[in-house]
Amino acid sequence: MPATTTASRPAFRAGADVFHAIGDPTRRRLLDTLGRGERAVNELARPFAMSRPAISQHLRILRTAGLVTMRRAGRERHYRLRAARLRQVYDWVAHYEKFWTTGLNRLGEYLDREAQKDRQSIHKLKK
Amino acid sequence: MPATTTASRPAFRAGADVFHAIGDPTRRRLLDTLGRGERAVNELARPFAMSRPAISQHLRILRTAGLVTMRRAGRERHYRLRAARLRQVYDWVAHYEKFWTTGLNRLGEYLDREAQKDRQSIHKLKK
DNA sequence: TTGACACGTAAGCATTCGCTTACGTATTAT
DNA sequence: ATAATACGTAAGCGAATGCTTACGTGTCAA
Repeated sequence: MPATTTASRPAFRAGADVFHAIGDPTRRRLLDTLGRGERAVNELARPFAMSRPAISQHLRILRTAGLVTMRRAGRERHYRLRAARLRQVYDWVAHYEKFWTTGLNRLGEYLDREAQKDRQSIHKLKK
Repeated sequence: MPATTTASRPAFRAGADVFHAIGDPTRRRLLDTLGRGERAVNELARPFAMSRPAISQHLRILRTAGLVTMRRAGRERHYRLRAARLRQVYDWVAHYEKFWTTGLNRLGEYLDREAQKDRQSIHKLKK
């Protein structure tokens, strides 16, 4: 048995997951704002109906996800978008683009039935 | 005090949020599989190292998010992707595409400073 | 130096999440 | 009819989430 590691369980560790980070609407708004340029924390927090520490915590999640970087400027901390990290999201969802651009919902039904026929003929040979 | 309504709080209600739904890696894998055609629940659950009810629960979340539809076929339930619901994700993230396609990270810095100068000149007029 | 800012972090708390096991229901096979 | 299959759902549980208030640190202003 290993001594220190594998204590009980890592459980989940949603550390640097970009998909998880953008799952929260507040964090998406923050990214949207940062898309228009660098911002200090107070500027970011102002439009929100929640405390400033709450925003700081959201910013930390965005930082650990690599979606923003921070730069100290006097007593302010300026956050900047690091949009390249969003590319994995773009790449993932772009796979599905064809489904709605080519009106594939109907065609998809046809493909579905074909695939199902194949699987049926493998499983058994009904009737 | 109102009697039945506004009991304590709606709290959050992450009901039909597509961004939240795709935040979980299991659900993303499910969508990926469904992208290749309609599937019954057991087929979907097989590759996963978790119980079948767990998959059912994920499928319910995908259903309430409108990302999949269900069709009864005998004693099976066939799930089908509804990719159009992913369009909002695509649209959102596509806004950021320019940041990495045009190598805008450096240009962004320039824009950031301009924006900040503007805001400074509004706030006060430093020094 | 003393105080006012601009933040981050810690602690606490209610809620949500993701999973398990147990069970109920509808359909197919024997 | 009886059993097996294919599911959904409920209950329970530990962990994670999102927020709050309280507090600590570094920077600027008076």
